Amino acid sequence: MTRTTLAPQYDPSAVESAIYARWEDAGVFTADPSSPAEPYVIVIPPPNVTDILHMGHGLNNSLQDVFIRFERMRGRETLWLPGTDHAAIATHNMVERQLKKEGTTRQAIGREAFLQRVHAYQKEKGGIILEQLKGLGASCDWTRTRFTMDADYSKAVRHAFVSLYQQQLIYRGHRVIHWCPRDLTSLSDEEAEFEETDGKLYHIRYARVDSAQDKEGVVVATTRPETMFGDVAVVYHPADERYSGMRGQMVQIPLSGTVIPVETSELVEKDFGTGMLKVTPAHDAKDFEIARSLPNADPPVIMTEDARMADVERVPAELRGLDRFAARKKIVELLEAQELLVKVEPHRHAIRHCYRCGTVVEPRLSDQWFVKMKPLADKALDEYRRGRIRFVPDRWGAVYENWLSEIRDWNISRQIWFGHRIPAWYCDEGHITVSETDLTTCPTCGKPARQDEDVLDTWFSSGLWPFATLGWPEKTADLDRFYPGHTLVTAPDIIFFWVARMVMLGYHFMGERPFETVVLNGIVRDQQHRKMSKSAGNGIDPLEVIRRFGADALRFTALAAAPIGTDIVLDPADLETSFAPGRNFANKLWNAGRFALANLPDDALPHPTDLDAAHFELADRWILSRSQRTIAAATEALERFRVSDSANAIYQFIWHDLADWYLEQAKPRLYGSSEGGAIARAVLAYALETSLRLLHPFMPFVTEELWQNLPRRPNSETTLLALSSWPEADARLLDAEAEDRFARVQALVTAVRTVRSEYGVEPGRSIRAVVEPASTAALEAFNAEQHTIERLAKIGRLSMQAGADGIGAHQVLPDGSSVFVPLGDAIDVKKECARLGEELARLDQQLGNLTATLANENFINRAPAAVVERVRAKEKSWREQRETLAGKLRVLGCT
RNA sequence: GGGCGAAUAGCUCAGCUGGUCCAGAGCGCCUGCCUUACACGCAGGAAGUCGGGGGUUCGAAUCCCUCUUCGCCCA
Repeated sequence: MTRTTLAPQYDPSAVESAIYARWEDAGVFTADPSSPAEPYVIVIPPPNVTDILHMGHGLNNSLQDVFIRFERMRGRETLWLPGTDHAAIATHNMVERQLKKEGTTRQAIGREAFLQRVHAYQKEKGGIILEQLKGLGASCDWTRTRFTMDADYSKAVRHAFVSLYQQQLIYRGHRVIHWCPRDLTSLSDEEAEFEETDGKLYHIRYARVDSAQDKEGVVVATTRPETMFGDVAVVYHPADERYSGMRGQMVQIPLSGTVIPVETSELVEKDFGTGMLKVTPAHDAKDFEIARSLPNADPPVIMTEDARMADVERVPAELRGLDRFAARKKIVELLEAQELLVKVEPHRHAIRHCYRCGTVVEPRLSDQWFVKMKPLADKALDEYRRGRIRFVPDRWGAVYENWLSEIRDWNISRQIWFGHRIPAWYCDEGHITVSETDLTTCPTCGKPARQDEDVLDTWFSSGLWPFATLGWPEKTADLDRFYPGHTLVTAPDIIFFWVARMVMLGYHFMGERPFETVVLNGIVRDQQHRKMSKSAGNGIDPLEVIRRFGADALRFTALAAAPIGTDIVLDPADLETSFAPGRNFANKLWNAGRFALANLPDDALPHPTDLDAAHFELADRWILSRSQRTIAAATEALERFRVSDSANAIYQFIWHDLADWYLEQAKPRLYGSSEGGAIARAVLAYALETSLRLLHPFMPFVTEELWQNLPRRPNSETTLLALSSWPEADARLLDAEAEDRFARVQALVTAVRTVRSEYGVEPGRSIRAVVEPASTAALEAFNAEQHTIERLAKIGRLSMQAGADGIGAHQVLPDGSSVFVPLGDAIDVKKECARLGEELARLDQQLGNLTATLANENFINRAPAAVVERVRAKEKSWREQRETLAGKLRVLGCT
């Protein structure tokens, strides 16, 4: 016995990095496209390149690693492709902030210098998160790490753009888009998030010009008075009788005096405000729609890019340069002074905000590039409805379906400098050329061409992630072998940002789905159920958790606590308690393993199916059977993506079956050279080895460390657990009878322990117990395990006889067997009577229910026969229990 | 305004196609133990009108309706 050098307490920090290095050195994570094995592919949701690991990543990547390690052990050729995203706007903002601190701006230093700064910033901060993922144990194929700004990837992005343009699925459009006045860029619909806001509805009088005596004019209601200088008309619904006949009259915009016509439009909501709507086509998407049917020229933009009132003729001089909100205030004052403000009502409405910086979005008319979504979305919808894309939990499919059904064209140009520059060139003649290669002259007219200044939405490039990472559009071996992928694990909040777009672009460019199952993980929250975030100060640093408790502790805690789709709650103020489940379990396994290894020989041990079953003890048969049940349950749960169920089944087996019962049962045989030692060692080795295999995807480090110390079998497949095989349930080792009998043994031991505890019998003191088995099966079980029972319950002598009675403590087991522990003076007869009486009453009540059920003809006739049979059997056993109990009460003289 | 989800032990959650569920786990709590694998432990224990009401059914924590509270998404 040489392996006693393992420390009594598992110290993850001492082993984790060395083990990870061994996996890497052995190429465990590297996928081989020439392998004959069936591939299994996950692409990582690429974190922002400058991000650092938080608990959300911790949970998300732990899940991916479980699936990957599980399938790797099952023999699939696994590829977990890692990488990062350039997160254009976020990175752009970070660098702009740096520049501001230095007292300069990107405009001042120019595009070239700015991009150099971006690259320097990314070089400094970039990729840290991938290193951190290694600390988590992530078995990504690091030889295939991708970044969305890599040269190859950028070529793929350009190719995608050009193809879509040629297929007329990308076009340039002049329309109102969401504009962030802080980030100075346009945003997609998804990036402009609605937020309920308390605002006001201003009723403003527009005077009529053709009748100076008409003091009334028309009253329009608006939430945004500051846009009125951009009005091109006021409109009412043609069926609105309040205004009938007013069409064609002219009114004056207050304060500026600009004259505009009264028009009608079907798009006006009669019931909103006064029913008279001011139309500002350049600053409101709906107004833009309305204005399309009006005979107007170019709608005026009356704000600067940073949302100040513009220096244009339409805006009164005193307001020019004012921020839109300051302008609103000032305008309201001026209107009041001129008695043009009829009334102000409180008004709650949803306003769009920039998802990056929270600034209120300013709708703005401009030229942008759009993706025509309908054809792409129809395909993605269709395939989903045909069951080719599956969500877990499936209710998230509704979100996907809903978004795709109501899709609008996607604005993909961003007015920032960092990102994939739009491959479109313009010349003075107005020609537009979209090209995969850079141009200097216009191919149409030969005049100088200049490239579009804008870059593409980052989600456009990440939508290509499942195939652009594999070399697309080149026909690479990887692409051929590893597309389509299989599982995607991500958070539900990016189902349409990312998931749906990958599906659309995957089908479009590859003709095949990018993955078959989308697993949605929950959100990590604190105890007040707030989403964890650095800015809220309630985050948990996974690296600190790993440093203090180990990666396995973090992983197991998160995996066992979070069924797929359920949020996980952790207390950032008490990491010790939060991660206790994982840490304690790692230590438990470590010690069970340590004990086992100290008692196992160095040489190979036979597999249980090669042993002579005649020499098995009940406990051997039991733990072998329990192993098979656990293998089946853990496997099935993982196949159904029920990760926490799988984790908990394995936990139950290792802690409560193997450690609590089997190890304790087997100790005498393991110590020294007693007779059954060889059997017990072989069984123990098998159970431990099975445990390590099952637990490895969840706790890769501690299992691998123990595996390294296991005795080798002659046919041992590999020295690394990470490369060994997932166990398969072996029906030959299933043994329902052994499970039934061992359960009786457990019940008996527990009953005696309860008596000991209740009567305060000193732990060391040996007592006597008399048991009366209720059946032959019980008798055989107790006989077979007599020594086990005596040892585990600390019984000096267990006698088995009928009619054991007298003054003592009594217990009745679920199978009707009874236990009598003579404790002489220690026994409080009254207390015993009370306890047994309570139990009798409870049984009587339950028996009553069962009897009533069985007396019900409808039940007998309509319930399945098996159910009726079960209830009958249960009734019988309860009745037996009841009789035993009643007898005990008589013996004790209770009345 | 529309949709989705949640409400089960002090806390966090399981409980999948209604019947071995006389409702489970982890943490916390109480009692006793440093029993030579583990005090990050062992043994024992207390603790739930399964949010309220109604319905379907032989039978409901589980299905339906409704109400209340909370969360998320979409417009």
